[in-house]
Amino acid sequence: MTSTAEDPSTSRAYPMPLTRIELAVLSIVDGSLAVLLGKREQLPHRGKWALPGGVLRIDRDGDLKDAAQRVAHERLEVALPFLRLQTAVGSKSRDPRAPWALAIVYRALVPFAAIDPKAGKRLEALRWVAVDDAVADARLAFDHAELIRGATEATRAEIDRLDLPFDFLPQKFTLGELQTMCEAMLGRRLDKSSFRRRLEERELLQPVRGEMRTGAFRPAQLYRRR
Amino acid sequence: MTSTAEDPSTSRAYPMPLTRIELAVLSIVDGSLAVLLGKREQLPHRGKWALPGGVLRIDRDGDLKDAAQRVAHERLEVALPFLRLQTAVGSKSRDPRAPWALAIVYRALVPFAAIDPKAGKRLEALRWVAVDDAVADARLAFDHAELIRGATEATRAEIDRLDLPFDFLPQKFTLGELQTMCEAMLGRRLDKSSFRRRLEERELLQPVRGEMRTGAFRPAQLYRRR
DNA sequence: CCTCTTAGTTGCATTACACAACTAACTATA
DNA sequence: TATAGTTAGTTGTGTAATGCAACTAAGAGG
Repeated sequence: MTSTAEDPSTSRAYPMPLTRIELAVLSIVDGSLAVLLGKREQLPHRGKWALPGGVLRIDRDGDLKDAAQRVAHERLEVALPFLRLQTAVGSKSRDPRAPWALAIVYRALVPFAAIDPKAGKRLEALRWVAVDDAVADARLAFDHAELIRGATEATRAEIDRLDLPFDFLPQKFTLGELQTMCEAMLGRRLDKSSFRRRLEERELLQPVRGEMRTGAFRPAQLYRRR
Repeated sequence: MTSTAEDPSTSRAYPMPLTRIELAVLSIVDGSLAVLLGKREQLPHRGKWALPGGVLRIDRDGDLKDAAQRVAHERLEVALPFLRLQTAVGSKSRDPRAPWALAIVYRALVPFAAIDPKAGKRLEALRWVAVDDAVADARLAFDHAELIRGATEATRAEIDRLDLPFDFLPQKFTLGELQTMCEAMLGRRLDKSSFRRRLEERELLQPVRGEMRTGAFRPAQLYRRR
């Protein structure tokens, strides 16, 4: 048998694609689901808005999730604790910087108030854009509009089945606050009684006895994750 | 600005991971969902059973799907028309052939009778293994048991919501045949009346008027995809 | 005291589905 | 010819999940 790609001594002979990590960071901004976009400082697509991303560094990243974390630090100066793999895309022509480019896309849902991303290396500016606008914006760099569409769909599907992003919420919250947040994520209104019944059946929450949120109107029971 | 990974002239300076395609080819064999495994001819894991796969060849593959097709031809000598991206895994230590290895996993559901895979390059033999056995088999190479678990789960979820693999079925079939196939995929029995009602509501099928499957017992109406 | 607003509950209709029992059509065999 | 056996196909009933609407409760503020 001659040496082949299966042979450790020669497998590196095949050129490998430029492998990048792209981040779809979602949050609620002004009551709507929004995605964090960066304005590109460099070619290609200089001046266009795109998902923050960076090249996979096999010398520094232990695995794909590590790489996504590092990119979050470098580009946004934040940690993203709750990353989920979204998809992988790769082809000859998707990125002019390389003859063949592969992108591994992660998505994260982060509390808007809790993170304060700053434009890091190679980004001129950062901006939150409502996902519905971003998906429809043909001016986004690369195929990022389509990547955002996928990340939005997956995130909304999670909310729909009450797979809630507790890391997104404060420790204690009222059911009204939770419902309002879910409505913002889904982009539609929910029925109060159904919402509460579903939460009840799934035993996701625990009332914090004696603790209420007071304000202008009737006080509301506080809950925390069970 | 100094040259960086974002600069086309120097981006290739970063070493890239060994990028492979792995195939989770599923079918119904002896009434159960099964996955096609190959016996490895070479190190590492020589003699162990693993998903068929191969190295991404950016000089030959236009995109990831092309690569999966090529791998199917080389290893199995078949075409897999209905591939779906399953997941991506990558880390420093997952494959001893390279310091950093990335795998893009595709899944396919193929009609057992219609394809006749032959052990191609670098495979000693091929074998259909019931997915439940494969997932529980700690002797499989690499992390393939876990990859099979994911592909099985995703495939069964599709069947559960009647996202049927029509390419898997003959052009015309009876509802009984369809139900038996779904039961084999899911590994559990289904209720006849529910199954038919759900198909009816979704308007997935069309009866072929006047055409019946005759046999040992009462003739059955033939249907085709609507 | 009355109104406004949000919190929280209750009752009812609808839907989707599982479960079970039924009828129908054909073959095989006594 | 009669009947048993098997698959095809339908029907009825109960239940769980949910949407919709209306209701009561509790505070603030005039």
